[in-house]
Amino acid sequence: MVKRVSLWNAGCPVARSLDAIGDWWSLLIIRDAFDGKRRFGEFQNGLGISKGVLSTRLRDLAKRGIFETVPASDGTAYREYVLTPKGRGLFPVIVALRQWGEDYLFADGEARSSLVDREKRAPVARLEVRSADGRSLVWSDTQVTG
Amino acid sequence: MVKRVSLWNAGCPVARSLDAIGDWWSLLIIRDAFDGKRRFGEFQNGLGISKGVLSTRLRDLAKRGIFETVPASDGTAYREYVLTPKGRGLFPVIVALRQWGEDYLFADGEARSSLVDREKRAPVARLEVRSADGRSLVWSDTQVTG
DNA sequence: CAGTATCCCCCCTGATACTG
DNA sequence: CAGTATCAGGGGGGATACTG
Repeated sequence: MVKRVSLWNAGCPVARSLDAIGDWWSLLIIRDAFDGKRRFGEFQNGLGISKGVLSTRLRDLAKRGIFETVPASDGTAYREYVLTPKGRGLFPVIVALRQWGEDYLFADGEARSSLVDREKRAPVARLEVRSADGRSLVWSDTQVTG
Repeated sequence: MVKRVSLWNAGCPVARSLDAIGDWWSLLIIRDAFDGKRRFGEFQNGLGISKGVLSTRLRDLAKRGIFETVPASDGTAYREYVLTPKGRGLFPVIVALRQWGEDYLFADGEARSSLVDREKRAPVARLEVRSADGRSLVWSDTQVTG
């Protein structure tokens, strides 16, 4: 999000990714999008983000080709925000973040999903990272939200 | 990094993860740590971050159990910062970020690794995300940096 | 409901200087 | 080299009000 110093030109893919979505809100918005949210209000209510900030983020993310806007599916005059293929490409990032959080940030037995209805539509996925020799480094179940 | 509004208590693992490492510098510092950097100066030179900010970040990350400090290996009176198991657990996050950046943020033929020596020690890994039915959603080679 | 426009303030960030 | 302390500025973020 264009901090004072941008590492965009560093040529490091990690830095560039962070430049695009490495701020507090963007990944949370994208997470909600993966969870099926499409409307301005849905994002706003779920996140408790102010309208101004959400508006800016959505526009910025659209400019970067992560979201695209489409006419509202219910016939109203509003827009809906849906992930582009590039945006959906962030799925592994969300999954990795979620997995780490589950593994290291919760006390045993603590509830893990107050934000969304787990039954609904959150994609279920398994993430794996292997070293060059094929040895599995990570392997576990996960869901995007909750 | 304790923004005004913390979603820590939301119970969403993604939000908690972001609360812990979701700021501009933390993941870059962690990326460098995966690349073998251990000293204050190594981080500072590589990132172009100010001393004050780096100092704060390092202390904060240590407080969160992501880094631990050990006596300098060269006998000097300084500390070195090494990732804890919890910190190393962020490997998939870095990998996912890197993969996405490579896939969507570079023009064809553009150089991808000005920050580090690819030959050296950057861990090579493959990341995979599968849907519940075992269908592979993502599969490609990657390195942490550069 | 879906935004946009304003205002204001906090604090993150960077620069500089100082200590061991 | 490895930090800590202090200071100044700038922009992100929230709140509120307003429009269609």
